[in-house]
Amino acid sequence: MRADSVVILDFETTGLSPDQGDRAIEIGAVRLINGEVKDQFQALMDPGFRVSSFIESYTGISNQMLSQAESCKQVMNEFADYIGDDNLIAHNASFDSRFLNAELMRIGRQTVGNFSCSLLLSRRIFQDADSHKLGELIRYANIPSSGGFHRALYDAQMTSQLWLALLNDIAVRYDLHDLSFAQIQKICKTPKGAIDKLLNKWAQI
DNA sequence: TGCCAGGCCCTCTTTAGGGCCTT
Repeated sequence: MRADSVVILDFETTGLSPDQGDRAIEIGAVRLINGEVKDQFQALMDPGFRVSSFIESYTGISNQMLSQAESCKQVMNEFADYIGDDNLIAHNASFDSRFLNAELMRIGRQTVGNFSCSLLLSRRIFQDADSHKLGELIRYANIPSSGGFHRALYDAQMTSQLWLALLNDIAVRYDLHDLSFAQIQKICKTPKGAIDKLLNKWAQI
């Protein structure tokens, strides 16, 4: 595993729960190596049934578009190859990890890397943000955006820029650079009120 | 026919409830 290589991913899906029969309909991802976007992955996938009008409207992904897409099995096999053994990041990772695991389980594959969450990290680092929705955080961090949210690749690209902004904020405020993935996961599990103490302690080491 | 999740986090908490976030 390349310690400095992470894949930031985002799923569009037919609903909120794979346990209730919901499936992935699009995957988007970018790979960061040493803090720079090096490559990307995007694919629509046909879940095998019609998606609701709500999902068509919410994502802009129509049933007609999905009818011409490859199957979930084909796409997820390609995506599993793309991920390799890299660590993974998503905004509200508990959601995307559930769909990733469910789709990979269907084809007898699984991930190797660890997952981290830009939502949890932003709640600790951008504590003053009015909202921790992805779009609101992009505005809060003054990240340039065309506003085209709710497509997988675009959301993954925005999440990668948010992730870099969070790491940059930690570097500037605490003079902490090159945090390990394990350290970032530790931050995500630390109560908000204890973040200053933790990061100042690390900065002194 | 009708209904539909789950993890995190705060607080008027911990023998619980409700808001936030994801599609």
